[in-house]
Amino acid sequence: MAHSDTVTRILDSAESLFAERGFAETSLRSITAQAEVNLAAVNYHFGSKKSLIQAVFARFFTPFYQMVEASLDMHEKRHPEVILTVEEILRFVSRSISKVSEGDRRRLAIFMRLLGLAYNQGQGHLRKFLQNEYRAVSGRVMDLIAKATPELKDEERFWRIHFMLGAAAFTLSNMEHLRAIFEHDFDTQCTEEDVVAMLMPFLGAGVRAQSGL
Amino acid sequence: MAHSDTVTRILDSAESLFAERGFAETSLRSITAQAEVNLAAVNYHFGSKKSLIQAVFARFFTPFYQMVEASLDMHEKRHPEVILTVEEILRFVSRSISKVSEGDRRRLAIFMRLLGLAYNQGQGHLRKFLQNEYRAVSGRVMDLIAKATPELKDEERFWRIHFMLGAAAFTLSNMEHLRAIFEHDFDTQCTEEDVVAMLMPFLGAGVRAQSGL
DNA sequence: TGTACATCAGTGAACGCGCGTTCACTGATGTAC
DNA sequence: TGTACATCAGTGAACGCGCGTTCACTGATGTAC
Repeated sequence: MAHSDTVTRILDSAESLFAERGFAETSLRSITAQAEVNLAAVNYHFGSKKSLIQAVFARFFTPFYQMVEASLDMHEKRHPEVILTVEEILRFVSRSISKVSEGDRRRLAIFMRLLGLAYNQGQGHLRKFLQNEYRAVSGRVMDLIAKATPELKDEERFWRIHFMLGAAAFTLSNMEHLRAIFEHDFDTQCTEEDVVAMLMPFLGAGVRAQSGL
Repeated sequence: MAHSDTVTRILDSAESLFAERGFAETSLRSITAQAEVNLAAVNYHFGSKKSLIQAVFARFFTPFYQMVEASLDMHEKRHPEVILTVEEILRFVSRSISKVSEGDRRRLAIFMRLLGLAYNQGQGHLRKFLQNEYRAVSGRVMDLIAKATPELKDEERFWRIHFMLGAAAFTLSNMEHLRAIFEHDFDTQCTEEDVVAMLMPFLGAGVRAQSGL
């Protein structure tokens, strides 16, 4: 698929509208209206709404995962045999998200909101798509976390990784709403970076907690 | 609204279908078909789909919050001045959920899945509904958590409470899916109670982590 | 250089479908006199 | 006790609407000879 201007405009609009309202609640008509392209262009370029959703994801995740791969490669080359802590691993991941968002504050929020939606809306095809496309990289991150937490049984580590994923996806995908509540309650500003900085030690401590079994 | 058999049947079907597929993806036709009642009965009894969603929530949350109130009252009467730990507070809440689900394993899963959906789907009206209806009880729980974590700044506690909420809502609302992955990966059974037992120390340790600011 | 054809991005209008909602209606039960 | 009326749960069929998708079409650009 050649990346015509129309394709990019559709992806941009779809990305922001999906993040704002969810998948089912966003119509192709609203996407094409915002993108100022013809309604039929979506099906012409992407084939279906489902494929458009996957294309929006691929545009985010492919460079993100490449960035994670690349920075892990570089680190391992420079410091072979060094075992990373969970916080360091999380920092690799979060720095890759930041880099891929290219400084665009909005894209970072969109990224996580989409991830949260993928799990919470009836989009089984998306979960499968993500799992298949990016199995290699997520497997590598899992292995690193396993090395960082040798004291955990595999079973308990599995769940704790998903607890982390949940806390992150929920927080970041509801970021705008939560920040609005926060600023109302405390009358103080609070950036996304602040929240991520607070999230890291929470996740790290949770993962290292004494076993609950 | 008199609780006729029809009303109960609609609520039962709506509850399980919403939890299974989400709100937007569940049509009134599928609800009334499963409930074996007339399509028009939903609008007759509830007025609109929106109000049906809120009624489904109210049926869950009202007894749940009453249960939390009652058990906190009882505990404070028996042990006044005792400061609860975060884990103890969480156990009060989770035991109330269990009691309200009346031993019905499915209802516990549905409960959390609905809560997750309320945050993640475009249901702003639901969040507001929940916040307004149940402000009293959630405020009381917040205060208890504040007493349990006097070392935290209010701002950081706010975020950590939402990290906990996120981890819990995400995990429990995707429980069925996550358990399927787990059983595939490890070839072992795993009950909801097991997962909740593992979640508690994760959340407790996260909340008590050293400050990230 | 000129002509014929192919390819391709994009268009405008319509399609059929499933949706939430409405409405005139039924039939059972309760109430007043 | 009998009759007239009111209330209420529930029904069947239709309404209009917005949806994703389709299709015949246009007009620009590239390619072959």
